[in-house]
Amino acid sequence: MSSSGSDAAPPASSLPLFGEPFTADGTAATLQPSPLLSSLNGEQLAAVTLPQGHALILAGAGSGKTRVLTTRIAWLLSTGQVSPGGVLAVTFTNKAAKEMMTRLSAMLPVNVRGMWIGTFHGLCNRFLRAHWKLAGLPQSFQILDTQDQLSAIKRLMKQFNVDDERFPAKQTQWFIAGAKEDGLRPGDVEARSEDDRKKIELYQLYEEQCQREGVVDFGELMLRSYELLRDNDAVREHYQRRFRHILIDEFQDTNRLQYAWIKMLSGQTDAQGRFTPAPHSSVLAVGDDDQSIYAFRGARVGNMQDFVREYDVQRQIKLEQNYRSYSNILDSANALISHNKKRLGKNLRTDQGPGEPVRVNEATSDFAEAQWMVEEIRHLVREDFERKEVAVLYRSNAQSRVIETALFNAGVPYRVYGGLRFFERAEIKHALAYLRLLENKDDDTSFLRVVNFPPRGIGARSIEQLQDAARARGISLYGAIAGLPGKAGANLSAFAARIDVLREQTQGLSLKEIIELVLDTSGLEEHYKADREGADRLENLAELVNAAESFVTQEGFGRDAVALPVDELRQSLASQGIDPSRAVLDEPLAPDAETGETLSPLAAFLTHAALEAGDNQAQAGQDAVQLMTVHAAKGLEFDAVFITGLEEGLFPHENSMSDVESLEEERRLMYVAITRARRRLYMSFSQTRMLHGQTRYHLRSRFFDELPEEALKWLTPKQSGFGQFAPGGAARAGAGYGASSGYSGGYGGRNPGWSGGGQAAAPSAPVPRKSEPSHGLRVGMQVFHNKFGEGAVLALEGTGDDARAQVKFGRHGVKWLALSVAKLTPV
DNA sequence: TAGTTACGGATTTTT
DNA sequence: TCCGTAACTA
Repeated sequence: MSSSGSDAAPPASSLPLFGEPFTADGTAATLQPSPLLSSLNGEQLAAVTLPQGHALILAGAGSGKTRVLTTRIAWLLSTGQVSPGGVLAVTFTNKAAKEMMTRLSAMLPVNVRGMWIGTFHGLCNRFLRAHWKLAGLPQSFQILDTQDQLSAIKRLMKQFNVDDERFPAKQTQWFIAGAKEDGLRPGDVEARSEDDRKKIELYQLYEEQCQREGVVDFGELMLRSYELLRDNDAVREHYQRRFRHILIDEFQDTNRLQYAWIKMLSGQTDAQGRFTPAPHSSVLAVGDDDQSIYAFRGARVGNMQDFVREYDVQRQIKLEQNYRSYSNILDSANALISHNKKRLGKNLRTDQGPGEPVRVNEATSDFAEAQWMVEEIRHLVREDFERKEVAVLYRSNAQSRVIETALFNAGVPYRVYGGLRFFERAEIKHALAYLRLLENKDDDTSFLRVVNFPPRGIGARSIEQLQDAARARGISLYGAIAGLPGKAGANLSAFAARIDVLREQTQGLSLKEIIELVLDTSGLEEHYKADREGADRLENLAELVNAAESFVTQEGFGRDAVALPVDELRQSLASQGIDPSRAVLDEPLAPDAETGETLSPLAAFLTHAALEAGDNQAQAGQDAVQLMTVHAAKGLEFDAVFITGLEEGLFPHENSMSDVESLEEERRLMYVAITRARRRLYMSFSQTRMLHGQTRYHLRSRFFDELPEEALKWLTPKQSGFGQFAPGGAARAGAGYGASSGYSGGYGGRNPGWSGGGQAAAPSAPVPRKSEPSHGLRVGMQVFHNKFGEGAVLALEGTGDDARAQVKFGRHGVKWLALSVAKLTPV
């Protein structure tokens, strides 16, 4: 599966790509057409070389959006219009961020890792790690994922005796997340009902609980960052001055808060709410309103219109040239989406011919539909389609079952997207919970997860008792253990002691050794060894050790966690004619710039685990048919695509048929599905379908009536869509063929690093090295630090710019120090 | 404390 | 139907 075939740039050629760099003042616009620029079409070239200022790019499906974004950054850098430190490029997924960095580093010898390219949450995390004190967080705050958040809320509701019939925890979670997406604190939420009042109260209590425990959820990462920028003039002005070029990917998917965050970084809002962009900033928003399919999680297409208005955008560019599909496919997509009223307006075109017609099939049952599909896939394989270039798309996950069964019985290899990701697996979460307790003993969510796992005789009773004590004293569960009487107290004390000993023992150990020790001492390994069905879980735990190892050696641990590389920041400011010694930089802004104190590798790894849940499937290399929801297919493309279950009530979904807005989103979803196909597109629907244990009768989707008849070829006679019902196919249960466990997260680090330019020093080698690092420190050495005084080196990790040392100081305790920043002199 | 049963919910998903 | 969670029982 290539996520970006037609999008791909020609193989990066050698430098120079852009002809002569600009003069230092960045004004000389005498750009020589370079091989890379000249391979862009007119629209793309215009977008890449946009002058200073704010702009909106409407990038149609398959129009080379990512290529434009990355080439734009490369162009800005290579023409000297901005330094790497002055660029902020933000995306939604780690995958997209990684893609951007990979492509950029293929174009320019730039240290992409040091640049602010990442996801909204990843960048906010980086920001908060740098300014934890100002943000009111503990230095090693932990990140709650959605599961953790839900269990925290459940715990809270139990504690305050909230009726979970009337206020389901899920709903409370939804309420809180929604409020944060809108940038609202409990006090800001308007109560429209008695129930609202209760939810606001819960929100308030939840916040207090998180703060007490030193944890933040995903929404909090964004909201805290936003608030710090809003409330601290020095911080805001600093970053505003720094980020001269802000680029936003998938802008149509931004929520209110994300847009507000962008505005904080690039302008001022006055008391009347009027926004004025900062004069020296350039914001480039790239998106496609026709592909906005995430309203349900807060995406707000309206941000596009607001952006144009509030930034007084003078330049809008449409990328309408499609490099992916034949015109029968594009005509279908264009015709369909033209039925949406609320659009910015855009029409895809291609130079390729019409290609094959879109094939339409009507089946009598979901079972028959799957059978037909299996047959077609066999034909495709005979016609030399690769299996991995064939995708089966559906509206909801439940539909995969029949399809899987049919494929399984036919012996066709397949792979299902979705499901649990590596870091979400129970055994992994258990292991991580132990690790988190080492970093932060007040993390009650982690505490509760493992206090009795593996079972050690600490039952619900004991825990209740402990919770009462903790609540009465307003402290964490861990803290409340001391002084608890009876057998419960003894058991719990033993547990606490165990964790304390573990924490002591891990000092001076490498991340890998820490995890191995934890797996062993916690009893997790033993527990799964004793379990007949624990083999997979054991394997995953072993994989966790590997993941940690690659995190340290390859990924460059702390990429997400470390704040600004201070040297680079200084240099960047100097190059902009700003005196780097100004207080605004040194004081509140870069607290660890003084001491070089940094996150421990463990804390960095935990952050990584929370922000990047990992892939959900192994065997990515296998040639297998791809099964996924339409949502999951966004951004991907395939030679052949099946869109299945095109029935009223299913696609469009029944919950989204009543109002125009959500129906239009369903249509956009269909638009996304159609535009995934390169050569061949199938659409199918069925008269009957098993749903929730009942046979349902469906009409064919209204979307068929919105497609151009001349682009379609009906494999079955086009009829009413209501046929005589066939006896429902008895679907047999079958084990998934492609189902598998295992971690295949992206640790295949590959960063060429610097190879030129007079900027930072060369970072770590791409290949893990065991050779002696250059800093000349060794474990056991006595060293001196300006702030912390004399100490002993306990451990060393990483190489080059990533090198860090764990040092035990007399008065200041154990600290992790980044050697590129901290001045450590051997005594 | 584990193993069983009963119940409810049931688009879409990343961080 | 079929999954996960919560309550119940041995």
